Amino acid sequence: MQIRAELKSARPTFAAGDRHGMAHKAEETRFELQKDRMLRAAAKCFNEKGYSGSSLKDVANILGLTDAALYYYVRNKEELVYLCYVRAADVGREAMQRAVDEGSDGLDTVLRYLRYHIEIMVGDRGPVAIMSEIPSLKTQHREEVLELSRKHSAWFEEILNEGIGDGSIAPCDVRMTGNAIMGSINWIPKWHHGDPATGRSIADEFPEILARGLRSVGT
Amino acid sequence: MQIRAELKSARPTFAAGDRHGMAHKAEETRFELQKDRMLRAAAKCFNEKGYSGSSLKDVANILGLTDAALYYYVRNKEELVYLCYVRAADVGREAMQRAVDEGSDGLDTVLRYLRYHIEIMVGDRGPVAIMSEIPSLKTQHREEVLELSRKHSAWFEEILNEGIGDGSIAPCDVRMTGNAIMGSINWIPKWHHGDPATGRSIADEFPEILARGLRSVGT
DNA sequence: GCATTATTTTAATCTAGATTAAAATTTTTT
DNA sequence: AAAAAATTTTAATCTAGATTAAAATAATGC
Repeated sequence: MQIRAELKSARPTFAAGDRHGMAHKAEETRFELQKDRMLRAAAKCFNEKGYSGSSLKDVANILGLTDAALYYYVRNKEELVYLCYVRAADVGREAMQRAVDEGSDGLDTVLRYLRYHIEIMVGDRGPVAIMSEIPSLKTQHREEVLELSRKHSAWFEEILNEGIGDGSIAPCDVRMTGNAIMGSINWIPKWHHGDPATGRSIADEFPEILARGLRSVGT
Repeated sequence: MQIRAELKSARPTFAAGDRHGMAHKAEETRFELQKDRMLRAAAKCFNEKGYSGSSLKDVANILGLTDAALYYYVRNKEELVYLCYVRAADVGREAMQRAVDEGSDGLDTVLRYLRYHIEIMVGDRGPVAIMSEIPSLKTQHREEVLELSRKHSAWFEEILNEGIGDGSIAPCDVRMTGNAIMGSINWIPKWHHGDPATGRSIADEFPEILARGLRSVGT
């Protein structure tokens, strides 16, 4: 691994991940697969045992690895958290995109988004990390994650506005409403662990519960 | 401080707090006041910078103290977190009690509870800690906090049921609905920091937003 | 099967931050 | 204002857990 030597002066350590151009998400190399497994294991740990309560050893154990092995995939723990959060944001964006593509009107899009997002969170792709430790990220990572988070909220508010426009959603303070709904979603991993049955019922019921208050009279 | 010597064999350290019978919350001794200031400072730190991102020094700095001084009030960091969470639970229970005392029917009680709880969270009594790190607590503390948390949820669900009974709230899955609403509430400190103006508008608007979906038709 | 590269482990170090003991200061009591 | 108690600080330790370097193993291409 020459690159390591090359960049030594610039940075003391070097995670192999930098080599693998993660351009095409499709071509799932062994490396990418393992890395994704790691991110899910980390998310599980962080959600269940808290950030500070989870050592790299805990995460590695889930994977049947040694803590040191994780350093092949990430530079340090901070980066692990960062990647978990980026993944969480990705998953949310994906759900939102699909909802927008398929939704017939504002309300329908909201309902779909909620369902899709929850389905991912509680399903095979999960668990997804709760972004509780954004402030612990180093400046650049923090900014980046906050930006993703802001964009997500903004997009959701946009959809709410569209719904108000097309008459499917009753007029409301979209900022506040968005915060309320996102809070509910983000909190799910706090009280739901594993158990696919409950998971399914959450995905079934939650969207309706959250959206009931949105519905404009006569819909 | 003889007690320290006396108990030395049993426990290495001893927090002064154990002396002060915290029986009567009314008689606010200097000690109790300082301790409460500390808990609010800690909650602020934990909410803003995350648990692992907050050192005892950070908390102490807010109070104009040295990190070591905190050990006069708590045995260790874990206990500090524990107390923050107990305080958060207390605040919630208080809001709920007041709402129950004053509410005219189920829906009204819910609306009042939400308002009171939020008012405390964003007001002078705040900030209130988000219970993100329950899993990091030692077994006994964790069980205790979880118990408080469960009781709170159960109580809220009870109120929802009453509302369904008296016709003010439309029939719904109370467990799920409770989780949804609690999630929104618990998440507030994540996006709201300081700024009293915004705080007030949250307390004004949030209850209505959250409860809109509950209202039974014709109310 | 050999050479090369990818992945993991072993075995140390390293470090921030928690914790402690004792001394110093402040507050309260009498 | 002295004595006692309460509170805080100073100055060390102490430690879990992150991090690293080098060696060992596994996978892959030829």
